[in-house]
Amino acid sequence: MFSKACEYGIKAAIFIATQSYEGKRVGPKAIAKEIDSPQAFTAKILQALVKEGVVTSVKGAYGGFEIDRGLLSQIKLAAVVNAIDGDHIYKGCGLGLHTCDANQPCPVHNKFEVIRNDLKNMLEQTSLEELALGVKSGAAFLRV
Amino acid sequence: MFSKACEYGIKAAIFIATQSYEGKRVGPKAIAKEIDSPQAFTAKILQALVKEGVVTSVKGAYGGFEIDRGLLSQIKLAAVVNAIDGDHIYKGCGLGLHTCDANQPCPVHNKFEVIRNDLKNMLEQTSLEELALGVKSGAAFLRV
DNA sequence: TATAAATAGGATAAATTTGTCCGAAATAAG
DNA sequence: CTTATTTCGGACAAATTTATCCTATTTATA
Repeated sequence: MFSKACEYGIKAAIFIATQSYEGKRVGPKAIAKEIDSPQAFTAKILQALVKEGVVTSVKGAYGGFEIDRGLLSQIKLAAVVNAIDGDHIYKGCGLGLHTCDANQPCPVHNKFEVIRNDLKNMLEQTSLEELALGVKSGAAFLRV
Repeated sequence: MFSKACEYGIKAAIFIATQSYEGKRVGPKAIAKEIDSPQAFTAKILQALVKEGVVTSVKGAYGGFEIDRGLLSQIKLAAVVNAIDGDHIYKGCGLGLHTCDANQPCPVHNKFEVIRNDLKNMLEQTSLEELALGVKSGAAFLRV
């Protein structure tokens, strides 16, 4: 479904969100430990999230990654996915056809459209805040 | 969503189905041309589909790939996807956690479950026959 | 039986994704 | 200003996926 990089990115964003709630910045080391991911690779993914404006970075001593607490409810899963995997998961043809629409559909176009739209809506409606609260409350986990 | 191999496999299976309707066998060359895929790679994927029993192959002169016409309505998309990508698309955790269930869910478990189940149902309910008819009627296309 | 046509399958190569390493740049604190 | 800490970014390496090529095996027909 998502690339490995995107899975790490989502989990990292959620963890950063939980920490930003408490006004704490976190670095790649703490993040990688918390989400059980390779540290250097995670750092690269964080760079992408910063470049796309999903998270903020502060360089230098006492620096780290954070998300403006006021934005936590506005930043949706779709922004994270988009920053890393792009939008082809919930746009684009399920069978990889270059053009696939109502006029010239692939054989599964109509059947996929429903699912893709549900996925799109879910990603666009789910905020980092909501997911972070699930983790903070102990109802959900970022690692097994 | 699906791997490239799986996309080719689905399209190949649909094309074979359209031809099996007319009692015709087809080879990798004709298939690759019809679905716009690399021929040798497609041949490898066909081997996998044969091994999993989704399509039948006949070796030697006048051989090729075919699907028993009586089975066209019973063979579902899920069988094709399973043969190539396995079932992790509609099972398995959206964030890649090894264990992710109602007891120990990842942060998006509940939201994904809905979509994953819809995908699962769609794949298990859609037959090759149905898709082949769409292509034969000119309502759907295997290549742009 | 010989031949041509076709799938099966192994070896290999190219491309992409995943992952590592290290030096450069930035910054807070002493 | 110096130092320690931390992100940034490029180069590189490993693993996986995608793709190609060639030979062996099978089989219908002449």
